[in-house]
Amino acid sequence: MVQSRTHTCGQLRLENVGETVTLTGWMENVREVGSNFAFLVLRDFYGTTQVVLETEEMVGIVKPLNKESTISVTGVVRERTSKNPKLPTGDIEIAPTEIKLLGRCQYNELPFEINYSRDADESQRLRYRYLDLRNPQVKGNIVLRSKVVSALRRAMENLDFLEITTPILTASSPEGARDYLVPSRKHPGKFYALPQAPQQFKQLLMASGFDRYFQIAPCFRDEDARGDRSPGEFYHLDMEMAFATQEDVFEVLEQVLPPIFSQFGKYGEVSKAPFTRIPYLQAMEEFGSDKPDLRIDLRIQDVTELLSGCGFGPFENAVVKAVPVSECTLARKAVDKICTEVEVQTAQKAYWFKMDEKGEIAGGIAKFLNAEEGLAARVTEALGLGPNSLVMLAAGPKAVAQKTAGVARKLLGAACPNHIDENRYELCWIVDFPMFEIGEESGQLEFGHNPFSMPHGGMESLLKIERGEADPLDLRAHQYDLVCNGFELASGAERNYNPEIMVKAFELVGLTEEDVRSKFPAMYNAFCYGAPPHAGAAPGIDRLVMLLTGESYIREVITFPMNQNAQDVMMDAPSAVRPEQLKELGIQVVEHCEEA
RNA sequence: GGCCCGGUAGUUCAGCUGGUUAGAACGCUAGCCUGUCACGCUAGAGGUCGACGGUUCGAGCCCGUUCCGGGUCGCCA
Repeated sequence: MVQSRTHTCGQLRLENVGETVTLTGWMENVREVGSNFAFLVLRDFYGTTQVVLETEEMVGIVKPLNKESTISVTGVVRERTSKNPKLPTGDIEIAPTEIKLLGRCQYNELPFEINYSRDADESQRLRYRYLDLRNPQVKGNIVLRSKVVSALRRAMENLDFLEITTPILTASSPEGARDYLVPSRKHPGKFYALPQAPQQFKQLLMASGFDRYFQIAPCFRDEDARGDRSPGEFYHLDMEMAFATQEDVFEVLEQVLPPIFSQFGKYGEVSKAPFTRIPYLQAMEEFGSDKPDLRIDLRIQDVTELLSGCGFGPFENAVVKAVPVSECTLARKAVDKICTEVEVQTAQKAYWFKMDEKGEIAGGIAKFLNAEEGLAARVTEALGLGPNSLVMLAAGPKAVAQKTAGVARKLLGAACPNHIDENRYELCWIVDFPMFEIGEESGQLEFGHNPFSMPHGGMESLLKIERGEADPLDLRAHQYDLVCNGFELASGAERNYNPEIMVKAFELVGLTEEDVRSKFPAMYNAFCYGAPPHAGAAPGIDRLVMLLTGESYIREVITFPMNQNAQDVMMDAPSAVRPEQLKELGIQVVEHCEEA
């Protein structure tokens, strides 16, 4: 029978001296400092405690054991003769009378060293995630995540939101990301889909009369990963409010989120409510991005008129955008590196010139500016350049030039400490996203974000477009994103709850009432029975925790993450299944599917 | 699917213009060490240089193919 622990490894202090205690944990390290004299570091969830091994018997028990074995130690708490002020338990140690092996670690060499696991190869970390999570830092992120989720729940409940779970096995949705499909045994040849988000269910809850809904909701999308986007599955703080507008949603999140940032965030300062609202078009114009990092004080300026005729080839017949950087100390090499990185990220070239300490335009494309009498002076004035400033430029069709300049702005901000106030959370709402856009592949009019947003002006705006009195591309929707430090943290909208407006919107993109009925049958039907105007949003939990911890990769805040290829290398998923399983489902696996 | 970077000891990495027996640190093993705490000292073991093919007198290094990992674009209503 194993003696259960009386204390944890993070608990004992000087006032416990003299007590007989039992601790349990992992053998983190053994330091032999003499013959039959050694120190053992015992670690559990709560901390570490030093055990001093002073007898041949005790050293003899511990020495054959591999590190990371679990043991129980019973002994007397003693004041250390040499204390360690760096450790919470550094004033005491345990002089053991009994040490028992609980769980043997069979390997004397681990895939990586626990306390340096963050430096190890990521595949190894993921394969041995249970070892990686023994690292206090790695574990700490998961602990923080748990606390954040708990605090979000409390905050939402305090505002009278009800947490309601919605189905995981549901119907495939025709729009949006690729679905994960689940075959049905009782209906061979038919499939459930895992929800990309509880979007339709939460709107159905609104139509059902629930007033304020939220859910810590798993979402599943079969799309490729990024540093800030986990493949497969992720979590939303999904919320929706009946008889509510965009401003009502903003008010709730402006109340819920700032305390989370100030309580759990790595940085001390966070934007106060109300957060800045920036219309989409303005964001693209000034920041070249719909998720601008407002900690960076650089603004994009249009220099098309000044430079499109300067003789520099790429600027001809193009929109030209400039990012001026004052007091810029970047070396030539660093500037080149940014240009290269811009090209990697946008597949577009970035150009540059600088004003040197004497006020002369030099470097990069300077010779084109200096070739024409007075041009350099006009540029200097327009951009407000002073000595030692750098200007990066991008050219192309308007949207391309904006986006390229936006990436340059972001990289310049990261490279110039005097242009970014890093230790803070800058939150803003990007509002008035376009209702429609021209699809890049189809060349046809398509929904910009999603088909569920209410267009500005409702039915009247849609009719104007139908009559040819307005350009569909100019129509804005009550569609918004919450952006924090350059990350899209949430997305939401005032929903289109009126079936007639819904049908009209679909008609404008070439679909019919029948299409609406068949694509979104439940929602369409429900809205025909009297629906409340409603609005909501869905902050991403993983991204939120990523921002709070300051991690650069989303996998650091997910307990058991998949790799970039959407594989769980620890569980070996996805994996082949038994033939009987397939047979029962009426599924045959074809060796290789080649597209014709 | 495109592009970029990487793959060398258990781990993290170095490896020159292609030239002797492929190195370091940490870890591991053994010995020494009675106050360590990233303990220290001495010695030792440990390698299919991702795989296959090619060029060459000679390949970790050059070329081709391929596998794996990461980043990025496409994609993510």
